[in-house]
Amino acid sequence: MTSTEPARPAVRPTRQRRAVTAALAAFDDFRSAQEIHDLITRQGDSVGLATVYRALSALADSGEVDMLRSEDGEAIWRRCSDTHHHHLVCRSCGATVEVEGPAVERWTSAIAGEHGYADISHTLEIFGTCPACRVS
Amino acid sequence: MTSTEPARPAVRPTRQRRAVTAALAAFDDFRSAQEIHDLITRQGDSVGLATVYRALSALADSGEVDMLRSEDGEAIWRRCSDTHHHHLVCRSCGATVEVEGPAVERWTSAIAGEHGYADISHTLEIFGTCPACRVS
DNA sequence: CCTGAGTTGACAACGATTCTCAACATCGCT
DNA sequence: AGCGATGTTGAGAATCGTTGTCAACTCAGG
Repeated sequence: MTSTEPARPAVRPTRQRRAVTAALAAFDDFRSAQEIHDLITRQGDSVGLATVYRALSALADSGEVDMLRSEDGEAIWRRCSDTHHHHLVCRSCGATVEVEGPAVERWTSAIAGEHGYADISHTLEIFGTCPACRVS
Repeated sequence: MTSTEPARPAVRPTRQRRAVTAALAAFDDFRSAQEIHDLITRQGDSVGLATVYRALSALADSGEVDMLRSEDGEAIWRRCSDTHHHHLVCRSCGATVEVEGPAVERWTSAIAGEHGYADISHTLEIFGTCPACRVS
C-alpha cells in the first residue's frame, strides 16, 4: 500500500463512448454489436464499428454491461445492474428477464470446490418462448 | 400411420463419419472442430474440414455429442452420455467433469414457468482452473 | 453393371471480431 | 491558452471459425 491511488485507469469519456452508453440505455434486451452500431448511426452519430467493440469490451470488463453468447455464438450485450445474475431470454423476440439464483451460485461453487477447481466463473442462460410470442 | 417406418434417415456410415466418431472417442474433453480434424489427419486419415463440421452437427442433432461454446464463442464438441448434464471445464487444460444438477433443472423450469416462458432450454457451464493446472 | 440418392472435398464466400497505424482528442501542467 | 504525453479513433485490411457451392464420388440394391 504505497498510496491510495486506484491505479488511475485513464479511461476518457469521449463522444464515442457516450454514444455507446446511450445506445445501450435505449435497449431493454440483448443486442449484437452491429445492432448497437446501427442504432448509433441511425441517430446521426458516427462511430466506427471497431470503436463500438472496444467500448463494449471495456464496459463489460468494468462490469457495466453483460456480454453473453447467443445460441449461434454471436456476442450480445446489454447494460446491467451490478449484481450477478442470469437471464431468461425469449428466443423469438429477445425479451429478457433478469433473474437471480442464489441457489445456483451456491451449487456451482460447491460442485467446483468438490472437484478442486478454483477461480470459478459460470454461465447460465435460459432460452424460451415468452407469453407474448406464445399466442401467435 | 401409414407404416411403421421411422422415416428412414438414410444416413450412411461412411469412412469419414467413422473417423470423426473415432476421433471423438479418443478425447475426454471438449475440442474444437479443428482439433478434431487435426487428430484425424495426424492419424493418416484424410477427411475434409467441412465434412468434419457436417458430421459433428449431425451427431449433435442426434444427441450423440454435446456442443457448447467456449468463452470466446468457438464451438467445442465432445461425445456424451445421453442424460442431460452440464460441465465443469478447466480454462487452461480443458479437462472436463460432467456434472448433473437436478436442483438447477428444477430451478430453471420454475423460473421460466413463473414468467410464462415455454419451450425452455438452458445452458449452464462452469469454467475454472483444475487442481493439476493450479499447482503450476 | 446401372442408376439414384446421399456424401464428399476443395475452395470460395461469409460474418463476426480484431489488428494496424496514422491522425486526433484529452488530460495535466505551466 | 499553449504544450507535450498518452489514450483514442476510424478505415480498412486481416483473422478465423463456419457454411455454402457444386462437380465428382460412393453405396445400395435391382
